[in-house]
Parts: sequence; structure tokens; C-alpha cells
Amino acid sequence: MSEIPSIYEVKKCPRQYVVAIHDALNAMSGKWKLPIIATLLYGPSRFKDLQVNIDKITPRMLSKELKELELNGVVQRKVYDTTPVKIEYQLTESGQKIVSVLDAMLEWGISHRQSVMATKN
Amino acid sequence: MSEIPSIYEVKKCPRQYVVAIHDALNAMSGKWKLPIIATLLYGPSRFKDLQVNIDKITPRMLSKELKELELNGVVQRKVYDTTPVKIEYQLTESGQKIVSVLDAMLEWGISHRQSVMATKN
DNA sequence: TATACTAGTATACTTTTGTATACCGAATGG
DNA sequence: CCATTCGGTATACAAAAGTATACTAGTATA
Repeated sequence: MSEIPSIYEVKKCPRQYVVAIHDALNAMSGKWKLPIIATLLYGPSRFKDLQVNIDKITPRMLSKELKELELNGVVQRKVYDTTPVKIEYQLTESGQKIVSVLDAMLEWGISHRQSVMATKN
Repeated sequence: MSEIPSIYEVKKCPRQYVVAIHDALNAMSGKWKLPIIATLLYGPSRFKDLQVNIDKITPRMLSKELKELELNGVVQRKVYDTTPVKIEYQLTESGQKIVSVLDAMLEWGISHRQSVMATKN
């Protein structure tokens, strides 16, 4: 038995792991998902506010991305029964926890830049 | 001063943070990057071996992705001066450290699925 | 000499993702 | 009554990402 598993061993790795990573990547990739999540990290926000705060996003994309995030359980759409209706988007509990992934990315990204700079010279 | 910074405060957050996250996302998004990285995590590999081990990848995509990963300092291309030449791809040191991000994604992904299942019922 | 392997490239195509621009209905304020 | 805000939708288009298929040069093997 070697310390490094063979590629055949690796392919046996629980499918749920693959799915989990896929889920995470899915929640964040695309041009607008991170800006939306980042904005919502600082509190619930209405459609118009998101549109104003996120530079150059079109309502079409905002709507599309919000729907996807909602479907994926990252964002929650809240309809307030007032007249006129007020609609707020907010991160779900586990949507908020995605910061842990962002933190890991941040840490890696910074150290990676440093090592790339170092090996360049 | 509130505990949650305003959106205006947030926008002042160091640009390098944004870039770092972007770098990390960039290194992993796309259809084939993770399969390639995952394979290389278990040791250096030749072009052909990658092609065989990664299901349904075309040589075009493999070549394209490897070039991108190399450009981003995640993968290193090694040419052995034998006849015929042998070429090996391997993760750079910081390329290997990307597992830390994958771990975070895995952890989030699993707990996220659980919470989504829980709220469904 | 014919066949096969390695490490790819070339060309054309389809699919997915994102943009631009205009529009909608309900409500509200002047 | 008219303009404006909110929360979007509709249509058409452009650009990016990915696929299919064929091909290449260099070397090795039968």
C-alpha cells in the first residue's frame, strides 16, 4: 500500500463529495453570483437596491441569478404583504456560511499570488 | 459605528482581496479544471494519461485547460530531454495547496445539502 | 515498410452565458 | 391625469465556452 492512492482508488471516492464541491462551485461561479452574495452578506436587500449597488448588472441578469440562487437554497425571497408589496432578498443560513469558502479562497489567492511573484524573479 | 459595515465601507475593501478570490475561482471554474487538478493531486501525469483518466475530455480541451492552468501558476509543464521527449504535468506547490479551498467547499457543500433537505420537509 | 504511440493542433460547429434595449402592470405622489 | 418607482419580463443579439472530427510531426515497433 502506497501513501498516495491510485487513480482507481480515487475514482471510488463518495459521489456525495463530488456533488458537494460541485454545489459550492455552482453557487459562486458566473459573473454576478459573488457580487450578489457579497452585497447580501451585509443584510437583506431589495431588487432595486441590488441593481443600484451592483455596478452594470442588468435587471435581466439580476433576476436570473437571484432565481438560480434561490433554487440552490442560497438566497431566500421574502414577500411582505404590504401595499405596495415589498420584496426582499436575503441569504439563507447556509448561504451565509459560504463566507467560509470565500475565506479559504482569499487565503489561497493571496498566498498564491505571492508564490507566483516569487518564482517569477 | 454599527457592527455590520455599510455597503460603502465594503466597497473600500482592498482590491487585492477581490483579486485573490477571483484568482481562486478562476483556477477552478470551467468544466475540466477540477478533474484535471484532482487527477494531478495524485502525482504528475502525462498528457495521454490525463486524457485517458478524465472521462470524455477531448485533447483540445485538455490542451487548452492545461495551458490556462500553467499560465495561472497552478500547473507546471516539465519536458524531459529524452528521445522521444516525455512531457509531464504536475501541480505547482501552491497548486497543491488548493486542496484547502476544496476542503472548505466540501464542508460547505455537505452541510448545505443537509440544511436544504431539512428545510424541504 | 506499415502501424501505432505521444503530444498535441486546426477547423467548424453547438451550447451556454451574458448584453442591450425596450417594455409591462400595479401603486404612489404631485 | 401624468410621471415615477418597484419588481421585474420579452426579444434579439454577441461573446464565451465546449464539442466533434480530423489531422500533424516525430519516434518506435513489428
